[in-house]
Amino acid sequence: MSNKEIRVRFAPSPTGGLHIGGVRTLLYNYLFAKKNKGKLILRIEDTDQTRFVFNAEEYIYDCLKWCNIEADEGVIQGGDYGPYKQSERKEIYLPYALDLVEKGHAYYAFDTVEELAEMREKFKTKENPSPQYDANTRMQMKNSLTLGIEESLKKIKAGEDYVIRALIPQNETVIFEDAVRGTIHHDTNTLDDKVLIKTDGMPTYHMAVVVDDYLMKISHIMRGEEWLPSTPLHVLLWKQLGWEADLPTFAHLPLILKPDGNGKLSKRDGDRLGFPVFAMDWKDANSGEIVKGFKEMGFLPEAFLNLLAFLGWSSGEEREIYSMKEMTELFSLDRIHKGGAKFDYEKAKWFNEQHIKNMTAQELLPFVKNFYPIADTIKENDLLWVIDTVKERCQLLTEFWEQSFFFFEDPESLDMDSLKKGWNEEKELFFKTWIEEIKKQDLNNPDSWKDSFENLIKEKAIKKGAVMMPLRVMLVGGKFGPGIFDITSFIGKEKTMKRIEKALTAL
RNA sequence: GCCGCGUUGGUCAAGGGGUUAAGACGCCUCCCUUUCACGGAGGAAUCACGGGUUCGAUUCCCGUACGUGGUACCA
Repeated sequence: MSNKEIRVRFAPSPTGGLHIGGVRTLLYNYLFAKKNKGKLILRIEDTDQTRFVFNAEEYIYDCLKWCNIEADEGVIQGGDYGPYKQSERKEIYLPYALDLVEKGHAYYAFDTVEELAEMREKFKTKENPSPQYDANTRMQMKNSLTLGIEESLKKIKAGEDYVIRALIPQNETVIFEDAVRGTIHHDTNTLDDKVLIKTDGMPTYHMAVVVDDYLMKISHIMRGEEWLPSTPLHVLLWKQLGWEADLPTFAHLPLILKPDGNGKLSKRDGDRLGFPVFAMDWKDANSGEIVKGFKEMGFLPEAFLNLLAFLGWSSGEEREIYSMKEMTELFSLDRIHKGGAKFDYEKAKWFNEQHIKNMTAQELLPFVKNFYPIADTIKENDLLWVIDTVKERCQLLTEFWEQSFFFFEDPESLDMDSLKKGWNEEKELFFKTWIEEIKKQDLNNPDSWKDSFENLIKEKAIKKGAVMMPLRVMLVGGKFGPGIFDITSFIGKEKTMKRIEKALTAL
């Protein structure tokens, strides 16, 4: 095992967009592969069932691109053991299933959906509300065990629908190692005869992963904890197919839970609680509704990955803010937690804030531009300067515009309540006088503006605080924003006077 | 119901037989700033419970509770 190449894979669910749980799984796989100079194989499961009307592929690649890991050719790999789309692999699986039948580890079953429901109803008791297709029931069903193999083959030849089910052995204990949970024991008597090949000839997930992982020479399987209960089946299949020597290492990742109530975080929670749960905007193909993504909410990709990494893993250091490169160096399976983590949007934003702070205006520029409605009309140097002066007060990329629009546009509305508070003739006179002063003075930097303002304060013997706040509101519209004279200096005399006059008339 | 997995402040978590049980987010107080933030200094708040084992358990074992996942011709 030690000199075997590290090969991991990521198999996004075809049922929806790239949920943060999925991105985290992808991220861990990526970090692990990258750190160990291995390969990450993308295994796209595009089932052809009508209710999964979309194809995840394009979206996945967009997400990878945004996260800036799409071009990492050394790590992300198609290559050697394709094709990687499940639909293109359809014919691969049946022979293995037949092999299992031949060896007595699987059998044909002809029960219809109705008959299965009937069986479940019939065997249902208080103690066992969901009877399984297993040792207790299989001999009372329509399958090659009860019908005999010849009769069964005859039915198949006649074109009857059938599935292939695993024949789970009795009274055995499946034991396997999980890199995050240690040794797992599982009694085979609690397993059911899972369908391996469906009526339509397509494999179920169980059959598909086992065969694919073997064929693609996967060395480590990292996936969500929800797969833990079916892992014994997978291990059994590996053995029965004669591949035990190549059994990969499993690592089941803790679940990401809802911040409030209980349960796994779902896309509904995002709407309900006002935060994104998808990497990028995701349009539900059935309902047409759009679910917000981290990208569009104003997260930096690296911050997004950073915060995700720390939901279920920790570096062991006090530090929490890391670049991808640093995370790659530090990542290890044994520091993945066992317990589920509740998602905390406040902390998520804090991660983003920290990354923003650590970046230069130049680095931030391409990201901020996307959220700046008039970016094209602004000189790059001006924009860089603005980014630099407001980045300390932005948690999200969307806030750059909110925190700096007044450099370029007059505020549409003023916070009149703050303005009127304590307003009097003395103040009015002060501002009127100042406007006149401004005209005469040579003001070309924040300090000269400040001097001008403060000189007049001294002259009029007015309290600075009484007049600073109104000025701010006049210029930006409310009680927020960077240094007031940085603003006047940037927008210049004309706009400053105009905004003051406008406010004065409104008062 | 049954089976699996888990449980350190409100949240993310370090630690792991003897500690004043780190740190971060959030919250509160103060300082800075006559705005909002940033920053700085403090503060409140934690080992789910019960039994063992041990000189000593948050740490190891067993139960219980709670949570979570599975129990589909979904992944």
